[in-house]
Amino acid sequence: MPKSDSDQSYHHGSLKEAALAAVVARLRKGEEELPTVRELASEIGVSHRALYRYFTDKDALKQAVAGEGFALLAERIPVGADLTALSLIDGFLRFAFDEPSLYRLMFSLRSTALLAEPVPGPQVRRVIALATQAFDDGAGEEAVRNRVFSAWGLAHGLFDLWRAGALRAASPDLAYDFIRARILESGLVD
Amino acid sequence: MPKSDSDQSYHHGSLKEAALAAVVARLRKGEEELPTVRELASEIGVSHRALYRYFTDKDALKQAVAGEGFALLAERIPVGADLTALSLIDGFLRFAFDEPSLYRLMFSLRSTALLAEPVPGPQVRRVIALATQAFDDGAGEEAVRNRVFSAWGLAHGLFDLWRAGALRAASPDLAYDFIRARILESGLVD
DNA sequence: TCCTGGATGTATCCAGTGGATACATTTGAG
DNA sequence: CTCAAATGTATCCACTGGATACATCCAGGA
Repeated sequence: MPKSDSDQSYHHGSLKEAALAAVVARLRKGEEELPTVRELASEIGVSHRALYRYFTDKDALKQAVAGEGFALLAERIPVGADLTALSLIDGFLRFAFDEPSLYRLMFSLRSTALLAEPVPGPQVRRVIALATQAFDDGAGEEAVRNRVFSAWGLAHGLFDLWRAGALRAASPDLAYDFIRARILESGLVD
Repeated sequence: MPKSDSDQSYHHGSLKEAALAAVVARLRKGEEELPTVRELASEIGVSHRALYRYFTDKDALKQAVAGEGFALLAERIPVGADLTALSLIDGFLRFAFDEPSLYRLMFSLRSTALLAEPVPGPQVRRVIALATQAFDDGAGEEAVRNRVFSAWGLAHGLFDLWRAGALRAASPDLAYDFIRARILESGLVD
């Protein structure tokens, strides 16, 4: 049972969750980088060493934040009959443009970290499974996989080029429209 | 006139060039991250503060390294009659797979840094100009630009997904083949 | 030749970082 | 009620990027 917020007890009670929530909130507010461990700890009201009980190092914290990110991404993807290739792409792109800092962190993981257990591997696989379902048109497994990664690669690549500054779009909205148009004309999505 | 290497004079003589070359060499040897300024300085044989005369901060060093990277990328792109959409893509992909650390650094710049003067803006524009030329089939300017960025986005995105670990390819060679196949079947390149 | 001023590199200090170790407090199972 | 485990703290460390003051070298003019 979570203790009341006003309870100034020695034990925080839900330090791990509080830390993840605080980092995600910061990134969603526009912060580009992870806060320092000391900043994060003082925001939560604990010593900077307390966080190392839950995260072996700052990279582990980063992985956990990425896990939250992929979970939030999955929430943007429609389920059931509403899950189509186009609605998937729209959900994906909207997430990327809405939460660019979080998105960037998610895809800045090393290859050994992206599918790591317990985070963010399961959350990543969840997104891939949804994408595979959205693109499954009854063709062979390999053909579906190919289209999933072509579409993912195109969306991710164009977004990242925009983020890096190579796509000199006048506004995020115009960049979004440009990327969506390129995906539609690719023929990968009908 | 450059002084002889054995000349142990107080002034290094070409510290900036030596620093850039050392960083690029490290990245090409497989180092994932930039060295610390102290490591870099000691490798060159100067104090760690000496480098700050040529680079206002470590970010400026990063930009300069990215400039070298884009210049090296441009060298991989054929010129004249050999410059086609396909040969451009091949040169681009080969560079990315040959120098993944350098490639990653180049595209990890902030949007305000990618086109910065004096580096790496000019080198980046050079690559874009070559790509535009390679994809110019006489269609309208906008159509050419659209195809350039679709192809760039697809190549960059698939490579970055592989780098991040989302493309579980058994080997870099298989990843290269996979990405090349997706680009060819996209219809962007003939 | 000498000297002088700017350019180049050094010495030394600083606050902040991630990490390690030892210790204090609280909680809960028996 | 007790005591071991869980949770958080205090304090130390090596290292980082940066700032300031100083040392050395070079080129040009008298």
